[in-house]
Formats: sequence, C-alpha cells, structure tokens
Amino acid sequence: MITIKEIADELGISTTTVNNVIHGKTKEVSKATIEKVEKMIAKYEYVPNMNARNLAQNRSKIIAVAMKARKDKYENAIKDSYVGELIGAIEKSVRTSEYFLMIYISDDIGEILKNVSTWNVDGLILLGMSGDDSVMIKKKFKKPMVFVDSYFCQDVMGYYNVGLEDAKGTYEATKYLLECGHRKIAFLADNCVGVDHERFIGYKRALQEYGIGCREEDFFVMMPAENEIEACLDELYHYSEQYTALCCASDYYAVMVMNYLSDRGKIIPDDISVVGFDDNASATIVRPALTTIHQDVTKKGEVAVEKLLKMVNGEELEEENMILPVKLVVRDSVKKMNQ
Amino acid sequence: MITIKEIADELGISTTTVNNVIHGKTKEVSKATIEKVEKMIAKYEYVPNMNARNLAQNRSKIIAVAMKARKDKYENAIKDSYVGELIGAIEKSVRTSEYFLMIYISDDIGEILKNVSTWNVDGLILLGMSGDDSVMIKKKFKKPMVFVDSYFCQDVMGYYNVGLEDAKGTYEATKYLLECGHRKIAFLADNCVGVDHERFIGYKRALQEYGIGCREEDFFVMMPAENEIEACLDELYHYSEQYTALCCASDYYAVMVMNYLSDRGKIIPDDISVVGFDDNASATIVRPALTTIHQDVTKKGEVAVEKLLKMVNGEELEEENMILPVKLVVRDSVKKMNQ
DNA sequence: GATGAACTATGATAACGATAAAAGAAATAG
DNA sequence: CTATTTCTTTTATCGTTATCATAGTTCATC
Repeated sequence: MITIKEIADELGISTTTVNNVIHGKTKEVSKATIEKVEKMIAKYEYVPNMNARNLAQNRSKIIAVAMKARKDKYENAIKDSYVGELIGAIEKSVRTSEYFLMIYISDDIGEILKNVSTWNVDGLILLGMSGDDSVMIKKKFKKPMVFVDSYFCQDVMGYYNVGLEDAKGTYEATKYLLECGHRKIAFLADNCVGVDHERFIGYKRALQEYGIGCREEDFFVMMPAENEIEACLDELYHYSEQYTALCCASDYYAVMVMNYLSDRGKIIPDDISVVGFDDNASATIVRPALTTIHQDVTKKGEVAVEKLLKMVNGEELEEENMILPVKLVVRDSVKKMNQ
Repeated sequence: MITIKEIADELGISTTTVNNVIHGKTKEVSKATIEKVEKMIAKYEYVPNMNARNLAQNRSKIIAVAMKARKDKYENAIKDSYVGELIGAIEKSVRTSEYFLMIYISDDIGEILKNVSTWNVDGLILLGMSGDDSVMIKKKFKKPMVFVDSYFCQDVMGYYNVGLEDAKGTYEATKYLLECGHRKIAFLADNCVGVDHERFIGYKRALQEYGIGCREEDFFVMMPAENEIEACLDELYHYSEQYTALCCASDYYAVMVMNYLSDRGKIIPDDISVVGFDDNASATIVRPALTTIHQDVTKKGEVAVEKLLKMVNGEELEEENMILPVKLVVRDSVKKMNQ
C-alpha cells in the first residue's frame, strides 16, 4: 500500500504535485511530471486511503441504508423478499456511482444514528419509517436523506420521500374483488402503521364505495404480531366460511395464507380468493399464480439513490416527493363469482 | 459533531486523558476526571470519527463481502434468493459484532480488490470464487479472508473455506430418484465450474453407482448462459419424453422448470419428477412442494463471519475448513415409480 | 529594455480527528 | 528521601487535502 508521500519522495517532488496529478489537475502540472507520476501510480498500484481522504475532506463517500427492524422478526432482514429486492436495487445503484453502501439494521434508532454519525455518512436512505422515529432522525441528522416507504405526520414533512400509491393499490385490488362479485372480504396486514395502514385505507375506501364496510363488523382484519402468525393463520382458517376473498397487504402474506389454507383442503380460488401486493417472485411461483398489485422495486431503489446523490452533490431537487405507480396484475387466484 | 479536542479544551485537560476515558483505561485516569469527561460525552453525544480513528490505527473496522457477478445476470444480485439470504446472514452476524459491512459486487475482480484496498478493509468474505480469481486475490490481498462456496485448485489452498457437501447433496438427491425407480434423469445447472460442477459430480456418481451414466449419452445436461434460460427451458420441454426426472443444481432452476413444464401441460411429478438444491423459500411455496437438498444458509453466513473475525483478531484457527452438512428433504415433487 | 501583471510549475506547511509513545508532575509508599 | 505508583501532558504520526507562498516564464506597456 504505497502512499502519496512515498511516491513524492521517490520522484523527489512534493506531495502537492502528486496529489494534483491524482486529481487530474493537468493545468497545474507539467506533462513530464504527470507522466512520471502516472508511471509510479501504475507501477505500485496506488489507491487512495479513503480514511485519510475522508478525514481531510470531512465526508465519507458512504451512503447508508437504514432500516428499523424488530430483532426477533427481522433477524435476517434481507432474507425477506421485498426488503432484499429493495436493498439489492439500492446496492446496485450505489455501486454504479462513486459511493459505497453501508447497511444499518437495528431495532434501535439511536444506534442507527450513532453509526451514521461515527462514519460521517454523506447521505441516508431510510426504509419504512414512521412517526416518532422520523422526528428523532430529522432532529439529529442534518445531511441529505431520502425516506422510502415512509408515512409520517405533517410536522416532519419537507424531506424527499419515495413512495408508492399504496392506498390506490389496495383500492384497485379490493375493487377488482368486488367487481368479481365478492362481498365478504377480509384484510391481512403486518401492522397498523405506515405502509400497511395506508393499504388498509385503500381497502376500506373500496368497500365503502360499494356501500359495505361502513360498519366495523364488516372488516375482518388480521395483524400478526411477532410469532403470532401461526395463530393468525389458524384464526383465518377457522373463520374462513365468513368471507370469500382475502386482500393481503403483501405477497408474503398472500402466499403464506394461500398455502396454509390449501394445505388444509380449501380450494384457491374456488373456496377463497386471494389478492396480494408487491408482485414479487413468489407471486408467479405459487399456484394458482397470484393476482396482485405490481410495484417496481428496482425503480424505487434507483430513484431513492438518484435523488439522494443529487442532494449530496448540492443540487436542488425540483419536486419534493416521488410517488410511483402501481398496477393490478390479474392472474389466477381470484374467482369470478358472477360468471 | 464534537471532537476529543473540543472536549479536552472545554475541560481544560489534554486529549490523551479524554481518549483514555473513551477507551475505558480507568487505571490511568482519576475518578473525578472520568466523571467530568463522561458527562461531556453524554452531553454532547460524542461519537468517534471512524475515519480519523481508522487512519491512526491503520485499520477500518470494515468487513467486506465480495462477489463476482456477470453484469447482465446479477444486475440486482441480492434479489437472488440464495445470495440475498446468504448476504443477509452475513449482515446479521457482522451487525452483532463491532464491525461494519460493505458489499462489493462486480464482474471485475480488479475493481473489487481496489475497493478492498482503498477502504483498507480488515477482512474479506468471498462468495463463489474459483480458479484464476482466487489466485489473483490471494496474491494481492494479504489480510484475513474466508472463502464461501468456492472451489479452486490445490495451489491456492490454505485459506479458510466455508462450504457444503455439494457433491453429497446431488448424490443423495439422485440416489433418491433412482430408488424411486427413475432411470432417465436429466441434470440442470447454471454453469460448469465451482459449486455447480461439484453438484454435477455427485449426480454423476450416483448414476454410475447404479450402473448407468457410464456413457456420455446418458447425461442430459443443461447450462444456461445469460439470456438463454428461455431457450434452455424450451429444449428441456422439447426433450421431456426422454427422461422421467430432473435433478437441479438449485431450487431457483427447479422451481422455474417446474412451472414452465406444468404451465405447458406436464404434470409434476407424474410426468416429470423434480428435485432441487438449497431448500429456499420457494421450495415450500411451489406446488407440488419441492423435494430438495436442504442447506443451512444462516449457519454458513455465521460461520464465515465468526471465523473471519477470529482471524482479524489474531486468533489461530484450529481447522482449515468447514464443510456444512446437507440433508434430503422429501416433499411432493418426485413420483415413486415402483409403487 | 525596465516594470510589473499574468501564467506556469512547484513546494512548504498546517489542517482533519484520533492515537501512541514518551516524558513529566504529583501523590503515596517504603 | 529515594522509589514507585498514579495521573496528566507533550508531541509526533497516520495519509490526504487545501492554502499560501515562491520561483521562473512570458508578454504587453510605457
């Protein structure tokens, strides 16, 4: 690992000159010197020491993706198909820039902020934040950041947000079920905040538009907490006579419930229809193939990185948010009752 | 972002003393001073500047996972279920240590090495390396590293390797097919080196043990190159009368081919039986559920990180390699011909 | 052809924040 | 009153960058 100083000494010139060559300041250095230095650089395979460079420049060339995750549930967060796909898309976009990616997953926002600060990261991408957490982050992190899949109250607005037409997605999905003649439609989500809550709203709106679901009893909402998924699926099976269709806030749940029910003798979609959300790999793997709401995860990651890097480079962003479109993809998991 | 110097100045003491407190050298500092300094640290939420610390200590606290990937194919490498799961497991293990993870994915080993060097990473986990690449890496990277899923020639041995009973896996899978009465068994893999080659060997050995497969014509081997997967599946479909079972080097292919064939009218497993390898999420999602070879990906990641960190901390490793066991998991994708 | 402005090419030096080695005080012990 | 322990400071260093300074040229201008 040769250093600038060593190159300078060997050539009997100053570090400033070597440094100028490294930074392509050709106007300041004579052609002869440039050549000499470049030969040295090639010969000894000089690479800059990032720690030194970052220290001197008070930056880090690091972009971080941070995600809050319950310790028990997201032990291996990236394993989750959607999270993996999104982080993968972010990784890919960062990879093609001159920046490097660090991943911080923790159930403790304080810890995430500490890491961000200790590494002096240049920009931050936050996944699935809501309310309190984003208030704290906004207070403590003063550099560019982009929120992805985050919903929070008005007072923390003003940051760039990459999101999805979440409510529209479940609205379309539920409407499709209704159009197919379904009237008893259950809803299955992970929790009652953020993206899931938004998706619940869409489901609710579609029902209300059809004149049902004005009363609480019309909803059959499941929100599995940690380790309660099995119990939840069991309950869903137990009450499966009470609905003909199931609207899920993710393909993850949709596929899980499909297999759970069909392994217990229910025919999908004849006994129970299912729609998902995300359109991830499992949607096309499962049989019947899952009717679901498609979102472009790759695009989401790309947009997040692109906007963040713009901000990092001091550019002004035109818009404040990017809401990506969703689209219903009809496959085979919904029965048409009216045909 | 307060610094040690600022704390020292505000308290009218030296940076060394502050630094000693930060490093818990309680023997060198009086209780009174410790208390003063700790109060400051808490008040201003001091966090060390990693760039400065690493520069001074000539290390980085960074562990890198590096993976060579064809640009076209692994655009989003982490999206791949197995890779995602493995990187996720590594991320989790690194997260619980005092180190940080950086991910380098490139089709160019030189670029990976440049990144490793510029960041002065303390340890390196290499995924799926073979032959030439590992020679180059060994020559240029002089710090601790662990190879995962890598097969290479004798002269680059001597590094810690976390692997799998790959050959045994396909051997067991193929033997199971043979025991079920199958005699015409095709093999499907990604390429002909590394893990896939090893898995091919196991398949071959089982066949030969049954007195078949001594002639080349007995093999029906597919190795899809980039973008040729569709053509490959088509060929597989076209010749599907010639075999009764298919041994796949990954669940990824197994599930893909199952759906491809069944969407074209083939009944799995009655017309064609399929076994996979990995036992990832899709194996239980697909119907019929996939009979496959199970491997413990989480364990693999954990072992890789654990061994690497031991080396980074200067400990000697007892063994040179860790070959994790595999296990046949029988589900519903294989027909018993003899019953 | 002297004067100085404008370049060109280079060097000296002080940061950046943390650490480590060595040395200096102060307090306690024998 | 020296010897040892406890506490603290001085100073150099890590590799890179940025500011400022210094020669040496070129060239237009009076």
